[in-house]
Amino acid sequence: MKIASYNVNSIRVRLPLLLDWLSKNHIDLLCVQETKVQDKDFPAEAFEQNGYNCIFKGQKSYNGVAILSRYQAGQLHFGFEDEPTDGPRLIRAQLNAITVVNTYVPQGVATDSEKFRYKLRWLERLLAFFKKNFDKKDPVLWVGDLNLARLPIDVYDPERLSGHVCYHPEVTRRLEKIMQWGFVDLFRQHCTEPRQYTFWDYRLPNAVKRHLGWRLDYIMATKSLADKSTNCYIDKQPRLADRPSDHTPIIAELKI
DNA sequence: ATGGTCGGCAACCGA
Repeated sequence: MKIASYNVNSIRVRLPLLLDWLSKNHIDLLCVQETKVQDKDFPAEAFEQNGYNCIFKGQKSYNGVAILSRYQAGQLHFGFEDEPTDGPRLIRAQLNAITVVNTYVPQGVATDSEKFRYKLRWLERLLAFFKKNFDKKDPVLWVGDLNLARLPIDVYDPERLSGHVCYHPEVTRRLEKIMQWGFVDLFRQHCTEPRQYTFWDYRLPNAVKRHLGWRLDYIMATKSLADKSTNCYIDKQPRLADRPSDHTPIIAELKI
């Protein structure tokens, strides 16, 4: 089973490229973020014609998450139970005997912004959500654009960028609490190399060539699932060709 | 050089 996560920055613009990439990489389950489309305009037919079931929750202009998979979905939940308005940032689905949680964590804008407080609260609510709904022995995949670099090797200049909203002690501390609850970072289980990024800011000239990147996209698994993981890697083609997204996909392979 | 460029959507906001 091949699982992937990709922040598409508009699923409608990325549609032809995405369909091509899905088939060439034999992806069974793709978690998508920043679809930037209302549900009534989601291009579900195009994916269905290629054998993928679509689960999605979006809104006008911003955010939006989707799960495209070769499996029939069981129970679905959108957003946190107590805050369904966060639907365009969190989808939980029962797929192939696994629970998949696809998240698009708030970016945070600036540390003095109310949106940064929202990001910190959001990560706290996510931990409460996992604790309330699952046992750490359950087969759970937590996938998505987490808008944070976990370790110093996950960002191009850890000294200078420490304190940035995506690499801030208050943020990484909250992530580690979620990890401690019961998640394994599948990429780091298979690869300890530095400079392995999934995001390059396209406002910086030649960011990919200059290795000015961040690892912001993750596939996390509870221990029982992580033990079945045979590989996890970042897509070879940075930014997927001529119409770039800031992000590139991350892929995990599981023996199930 | 706190810049730069995308995408949505129709003026700027978010990243």
